[in-house]
Amino acid sequence: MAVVLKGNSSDTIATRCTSCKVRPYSFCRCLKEEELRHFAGISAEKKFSDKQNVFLQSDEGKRLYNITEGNVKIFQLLQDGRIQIIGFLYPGDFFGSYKKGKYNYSAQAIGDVVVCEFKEDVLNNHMDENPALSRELLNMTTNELVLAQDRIKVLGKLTATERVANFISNISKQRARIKWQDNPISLPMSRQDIADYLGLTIATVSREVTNLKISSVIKMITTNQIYINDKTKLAELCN
Amino acid sequence: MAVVLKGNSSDTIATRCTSCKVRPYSFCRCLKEEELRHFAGISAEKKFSDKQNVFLQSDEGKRLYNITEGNVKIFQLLQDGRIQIIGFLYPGDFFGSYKKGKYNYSAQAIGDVVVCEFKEDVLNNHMDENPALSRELLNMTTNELVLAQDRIKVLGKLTATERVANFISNISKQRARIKWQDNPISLPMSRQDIADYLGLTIATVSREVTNLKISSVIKMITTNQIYINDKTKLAELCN
DNA sequence: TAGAAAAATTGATATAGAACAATTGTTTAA
DNA sequence: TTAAACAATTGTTCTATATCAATTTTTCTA
Repeated sequence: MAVVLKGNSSDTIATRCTSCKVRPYSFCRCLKEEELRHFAGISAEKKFSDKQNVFLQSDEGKRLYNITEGNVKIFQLLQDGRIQIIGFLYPGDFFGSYKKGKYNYSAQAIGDVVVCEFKEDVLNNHMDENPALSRELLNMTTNELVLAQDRIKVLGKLTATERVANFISNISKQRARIKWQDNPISLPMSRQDIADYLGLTIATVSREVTNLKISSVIKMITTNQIYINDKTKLAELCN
Repeated sequence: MAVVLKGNSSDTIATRCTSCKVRPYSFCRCLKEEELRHFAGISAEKKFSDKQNVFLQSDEGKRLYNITEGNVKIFQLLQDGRIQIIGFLYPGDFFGSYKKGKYNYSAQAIGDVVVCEFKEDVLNNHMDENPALSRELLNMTTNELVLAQDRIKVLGKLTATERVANFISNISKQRARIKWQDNPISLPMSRQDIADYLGLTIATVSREVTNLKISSVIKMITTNQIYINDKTKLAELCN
């Protein structure tokens, strides 16, 4: 399955973290240079390819991950096979579990993914020595909570049109936040994934995208590449 | 509006925190006795009555709250008046905002409520001096995030029957967690609130409750008091 | 580069839950 | 204690989105 790329030789480690492109958006941005060197020693780089599971909800949850490259979906499965995608995660995002050895979701790679893996107890010890780390994790978790609460509103009250408009708008904003191109945007996930994320069916998502095309709010470059013609109109559709 | 009950006389403060009934379930449980005395000095007790707003989403968000008595609903309002209740909060729960002076929701008292109010910057300073505090807040925020993610699943994938069953089951579990009677349970919120929480209408909630009565899973003591006849059946209906 | 497989779109129909409305039950206040 | 106001239930109809199904488009693979 996943491949550990680098061992603990301190040279490689120092290089890996020092040159890390997502550090400005990751929780490790709170670390000073010398702390970073030590910190790097407690993490391992791992790669996953499309549809590989990083972990399952049923796994013993003892590990934490930070995405350095690619996209990950986190989801919950119901007994009867229904799936709800909790979130799509992007470079710099942090996921896993830091409590009671239990994951609250499964995590799967969308396309090629590179992550930093941490052991829960080691990271916890590190927090004791470095209070800035728990402060930073508190900040990031608070941000995640805000996003989750906004999603509660989307799933509880918005129409299909509003959900899809919101989705496209948010992806664009997310890209801007990590200083990536925010228009056109490419969607790494399938229509099925979008449906499972928005609490809709694949057919409804497809129809709504078609409607946005017809009303010239967006233009499709490829099936997975969207150019936003009219940001104002899109914002109005969001709710 | 809200009434500040007690000033900063150190005697009263020491009494208030030392005798606080919700401390075992609140973030302040991480504080030692002498820290608690100092900590009490930076908080103020406030009371709210039914339907009073603790704050609005549009307010400048500079305050944090811990519930010592009663229940609070937090919610988002859409432009056109649609409302989504993000959560119902109970004694020991923490809410407000600890970032960038912005609330992500409005908060309103359900019945009589007593809270501890903190100023954001003061609490932040306290975290610098007391790392255990940010660890504890990280723990609590992580718990909230887990609850929010479960709600995403409920709103994204569950049927009306499943949502209502879940709701009743979770309230009962919540009561057990803070060592309160978990059967029968009394619902402090209206049917309209439940509907706005579950992404349903008042009529649908009412019909589902009736169905649970008919199938003898529950029994109504009063409109707001539910006795769970069959926990197993209820659990099965949850999904 | 063709043909197979998979994914996305589009069409037709069904249905869970909304919307609207009437009735009943429960507080509140005089 | 009564009636007025409000909240909850129940009934009827309607609609947004699901479901089922057929194309069409895109992506793989040999």
